[in-house]
This record gives sequence, C-alpha cells and structure tokens, in this order.
Amino acid sequence: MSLRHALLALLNINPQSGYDLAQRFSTSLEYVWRASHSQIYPELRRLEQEGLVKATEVGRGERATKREYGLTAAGCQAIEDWIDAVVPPPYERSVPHLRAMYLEYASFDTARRQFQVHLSHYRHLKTGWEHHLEDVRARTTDLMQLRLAQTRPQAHDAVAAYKVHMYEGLIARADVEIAWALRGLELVDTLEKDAGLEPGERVTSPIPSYPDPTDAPPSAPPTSA
Amino acid sequence: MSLRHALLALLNINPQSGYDLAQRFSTSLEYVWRASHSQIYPELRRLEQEGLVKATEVGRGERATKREYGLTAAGCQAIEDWIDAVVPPPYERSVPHLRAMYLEYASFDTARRQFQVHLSHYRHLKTGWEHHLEDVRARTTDLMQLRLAQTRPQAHDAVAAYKVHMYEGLIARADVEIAWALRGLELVDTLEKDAGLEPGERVTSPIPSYPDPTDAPPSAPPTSA
DNA sequence: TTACTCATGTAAGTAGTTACATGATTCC
DNA sequence: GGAATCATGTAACTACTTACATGAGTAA
Repeated sequence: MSLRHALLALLNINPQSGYDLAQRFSTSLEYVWRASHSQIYPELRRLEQEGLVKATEVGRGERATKREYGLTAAGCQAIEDWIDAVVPPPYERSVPHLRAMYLEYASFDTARRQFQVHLSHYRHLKTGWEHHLEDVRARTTDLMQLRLAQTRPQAHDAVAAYKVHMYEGLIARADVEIAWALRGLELVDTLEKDAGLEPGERVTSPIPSYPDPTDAPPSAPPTSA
Repeated sequence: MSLRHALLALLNINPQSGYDLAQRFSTSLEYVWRASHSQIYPELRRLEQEGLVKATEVGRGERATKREYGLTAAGCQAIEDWIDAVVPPPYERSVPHLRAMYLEYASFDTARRQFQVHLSHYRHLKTGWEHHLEDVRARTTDLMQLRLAQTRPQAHDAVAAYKVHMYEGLIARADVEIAWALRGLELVDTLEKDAGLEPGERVTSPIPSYPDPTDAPPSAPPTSA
C-alpha cells in the first residue's frame, strides 16, 4: 500500500499525468521507490475511483489528450492518515545474504564474484543517492523548488532536513553493504589460503538423499529413513 | 525464486517434512528468510514434480502419515546452479524511508513515534541475529552439528565462517538502522526547538488541487490548469 | 475431554515484474 | 519518412500474506 502514497505525495507537489509520475519514479525517486508505468496507470484509476485524486483531460497537439491528476480533499486526508499510521517496518528478505549463508557450495572464485556484484551494486546505488543528497541540500531541483514554493518559509528547513536525513540513511545502508562485501572478499582470500583446493573446486558439494539411478550406478542404496 | 533454494539447502542438511521446514523458518532461519507453511507446502509439491526432491510417506501413530522430503541428484545440481548464478541484488524498497521523506506532513510527536518503532524493530532483529551468531560461532546448534557432520573436516571452517559473516552483515544492517533512527529522533528535537508549533500541530499540510465541495465552501476555485 | 502440537492443505487477495500492444507528437 | 519521445493501457506471471479448513496424535 505504499505506491499509492508515493503517488499522492508526488501529486501534492504538482498535478501530473501518469507518464510524468513514471518519469519521476525513474529519475528523482529512482533510488528510493521504483514503479513502472504498468503499475502506476491502474493505481491512478483506482485512486480516482476512490475519490482520492481527480483527473482532468488535457489536450495535446491535434487529437491526443492526457489525463492530469490532482489531489482531492480526501487525497490530502489519505496522506495525513498514512503519515500518522504507526506500522512496524516489514521484514526484509535479502537474497545475497541467503546466498552468502551457503557459499560453501561455491568455489572461492564464485564466492568472490558474488561479493563483487554486491559491491558494485551498492557502490552504484550510493553514487546515485549522493547526487540526490547534494541536490536536496542545495535545494535546486525543480521538485524541491516546487515543494518549497507551496510551503510556508518556517517549514522549509524541516522539509529539506527530513529529505536529507532520508538520503543519509540510504547512503549509510549502502556503506554497510559495501563494507560487508569487502570483508567478504577478504574472508574468501583467507579461507582460500588455508584450504588448499584446486582452482574452481567447490569447498563442499550437496549430497543427494536419493541418487539418480539413470545417471550412474549408485554406490550406496537410497537412504530414505 | 529464493524460497525453493532455501528449501533445497535445508533439505540437504537432513530430509524433513514440510512441517519441520516451516519450524526451521520460524526458528533457526527466523530472521534470515521467512516463509509460512502455506507457501512451503505447494513449493515442495512443485519441487517434487520437477524432480528436485523426492518424498517418502512416513507413518506416525495409527492412521496418520507425513511426507519426508529429500534431495535428488537434480536437486543437488539445482543448489550448485543457484550458488553459481551471478544475479545483481534486487532493488529494495524501504517503506520507513519513503515515509521519512514526507515526515513534514506529520507532527513532531508523530515523527518521533515513527523513528521509535523503527528503532525498536531493528533492536529486536539485532538481538535475534546476535543469538544466532553466537550459536554459529559455538557450533552447538543441531543444525550446525548436522551440517558439519556431513562435511569433511577441512571445510568446517568455511561452512561456519560464511554463516558468521552473513550474521555479521545482518547485525551491521541493524546497526545502521538503529543509528539512523537515533539521529532521526535528534533531528526532530532540533527542528521542534526552532519551529515554535503547537503540540501535535503538523509542520505542513497537503493542499488539495480539487477542494471537496460537499465539505465546506471552497475559499478558492479548483485550480486544475 | 480438552487443549496443544503435529501435519497438510486451499483460497482469496496484494504487490510487483515483464512482456505485449497501440497510437499520437515532435524533431531531424 | 523515420526515430525518439509522449502517452496509456492490458495480460500473464511470480512471490508472498492472511485467512479458512481439517484432522490425527499426545499428554493433562
């Protein structure tokens, strides 16, 4: 139920079309919340049906039109209800961490590659967030300008400060992931020195309970019980 | 596609029923990967159909039975393929961070409450992970004992070290979230001092583009274009 | 006999992804 | 005329959540 609130919050800054919102998600909000147009358009229709937004058909060119959405009073109320709601953060699942739990099934080279993609992924995210942080600090982006223009001056510091704090939080997240990956790489090196395995050899391999009979004559009978 | 690999990895440690696996997820794996029985049972059936696991009906009591699943050779291959696959980590969405981005719509008290639930959530997760880390370090849990018993001694250090590293990673994650929440609480205090708002007053409120006509006579006409 | 654990499912709904599909506009 | 962009959708699929449903075994 967060996409709708991201949409409402963006629409409160300025009325926009679904296309504009999709652009926002893939640029300004790129690294905070992602949503594809195929998710945005139906959600806007639902919001409209529920009376939280209202659309205006706007002409463009000769024949074409677009639908610009703006907040209704109910939509504003929905934002306030959302920000007031106290819900514990959802539990997260980390695929890389699950994988790391079973890296003994990999060769050291594979383990290294796993940590390397983790590293470059979060380095990439970090630079994106750092750029956004600069933008928010400088208050130069059109989004921040629009947001501040509609807010009374006494609130400007808070509006910016919360966004700065959020980006700092995301950057700190990236930093731990980067540090974790680097320590992972060191760990692999250490383990490799002590292990004396062939290059590419797995540290250990999974053992079937039911060896495949078609593949090779089983050395041991199926151990079921 | 990670649940199935979590299941395969657990089944490689020892053959188990769906019920046993659900227990593992809600205790040992509690804070690493969550899955409810309603997700596990159908997935086991799919794995069985694909030939990655094989079930044995085991009697219990007079009339009842249970299905114990074990890995086939194809299942072992699936684990190896999974650990070898290099896929970038999925992009994550953080509801608390999205909310933090728009905390100016909240009162300072509400903002504080938001950071407080964040704080206690990650403190709770951290203690859980710390216990698991101790267990892995001591190598005393039945899960670790089983795992090590089936692994050649030279690999024992790696098996434990990867798990230690994973839990350290999760704990580091929790630490940044805790630090972030604490800095958030400080930020709210700072902003509150400078703002001079009534207790419970919102820093700013969303403004409708389309004021609700039924609610009150609009002070301004609907600003659509 | 009652309550708790063991055991296995289905159904409905939410959230999100990828791919398919279409057509106007604008700029070169 | 062709390519890029603007603009809006649908369909199929995956992953996961919550609730509904059932029944046997075990210990007080």
